[in-house]
Amino acid sequence: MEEKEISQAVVARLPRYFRYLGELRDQGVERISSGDLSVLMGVTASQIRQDFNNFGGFGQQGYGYNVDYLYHEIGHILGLDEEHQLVIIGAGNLGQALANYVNFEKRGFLVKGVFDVNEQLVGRQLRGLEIMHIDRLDSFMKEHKIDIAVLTVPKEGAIETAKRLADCGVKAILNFAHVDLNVPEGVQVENVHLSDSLMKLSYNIHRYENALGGEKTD
Amino acid sequence: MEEKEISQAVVARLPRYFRYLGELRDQGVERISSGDLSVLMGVTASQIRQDFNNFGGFGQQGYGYNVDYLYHEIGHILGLDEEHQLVIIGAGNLGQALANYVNFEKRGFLVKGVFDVNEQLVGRQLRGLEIMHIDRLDSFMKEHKIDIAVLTVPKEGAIETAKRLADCGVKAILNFAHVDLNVPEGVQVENVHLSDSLMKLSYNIHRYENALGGEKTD
DNA sequence: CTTTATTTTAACGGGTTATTATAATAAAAG
DNA sequence: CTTTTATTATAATAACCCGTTAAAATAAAG
Repeated sequence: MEEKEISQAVVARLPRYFRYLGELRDQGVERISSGDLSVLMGVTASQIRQDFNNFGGFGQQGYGYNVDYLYHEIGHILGLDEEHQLVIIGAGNLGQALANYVNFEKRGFLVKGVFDVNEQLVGRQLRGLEIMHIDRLDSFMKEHKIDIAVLTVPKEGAIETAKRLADCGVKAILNFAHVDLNVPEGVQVENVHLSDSLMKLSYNIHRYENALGGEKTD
Repeated sequence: MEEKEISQAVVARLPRYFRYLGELRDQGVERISSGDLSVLMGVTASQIRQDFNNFGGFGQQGYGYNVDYLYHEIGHILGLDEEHQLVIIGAGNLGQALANYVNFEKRGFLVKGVFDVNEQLVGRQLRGLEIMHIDRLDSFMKEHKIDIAVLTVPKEGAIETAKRLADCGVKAILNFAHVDLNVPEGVQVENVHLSDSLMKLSYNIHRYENALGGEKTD
């Protein structure tokens, strides 16, 4: 029962494998080789085999990988065979949009509570949930077993709120605030910094245009 | 005038440098050493120096880096001294939330148009912009110089829409749809796959919990 | 002249890719 | 129908490369 540490580079690729395998499965594909999958996904076959092998031999020589089996295995590795309870902190535009995002539920990520400081928002209904005042967070967290908090508050209060969430025992934070959270080790954080993404696009647009200008003959 | 290719790993770090330098600047900090910045940001000083050096010597031995100068240099490298014109494709919850997101404008990312297929949404006002029917996309793109498209449509139509955007000459796409777009080379794509992020959190939650269980003495 | 701190160059390591070894499937032959 | 042979494709191992970190050389500040 040895457990070697899986690199985050591999973990980051798992959801994409999961997505492709799900599609293949829906199309009734029973089995697939790393070679065929590599063409489909635009990565090397070597990487695919190496990635899957991190978790044990899911494939069979001469046969390939059983799509349905592999799909469920990866789902299990990702913990998608268990439900996850979420809260959304910040019921502004983004928070509301996420609360209404149906696809999360399909994967077992269930929004159980929505909070905000704004008295104007408190009490409103959002997809069957009443927006609660942030003051009720601590007691709510005591009553419910919440795994993940989605943080969609302005950056000013984000660090403070994240600390509070950590104190309440939340295990992970999906952070949309444009600051680095400082939470105790063991609390997982995923940052979604949209302006960073736009900046990367901006850089790459200019890079590509400049590359065209000074293009070499090949 | 030699241009060596900058790795995307470095590019991905630039927005964070930019953010920290901006904060230091606002606090009136004039200069900073790679060592101090490394402590602040939680990365190695070596990496910081190596990163900045990719773009030429911004610092000075014995002095460090001038915060204001470096801030503007990185802004320039990222192309933030120029305005970028955006369109948002998909005026659902997420599209509306992003259209209302003020912070983009502060960095020079200006939303110029919002589109949707839904006749119910077309005509509504969104932050001074009238939501247009997607049929008007092509003509709109001809009249305006749009750099970036934000794609917030359901995954079913995303690939098709992305192709259309590419044909209209859009240079980059910020993709929120949960599919891989297949656009011609030269069109930059940044994916924001929120469910992937949740899956990574799910994996890391379980990994951490299991690690606690089978902890070794150290 | 000493200290600070970058620049430049070199070493290291992890992740990706390629190769070799192995095993199962599928086909062909007896 | 069984046995043999060729083919397919993973598992395991090795090589490679890029990104990161460290060290040495250099230059400015105090």
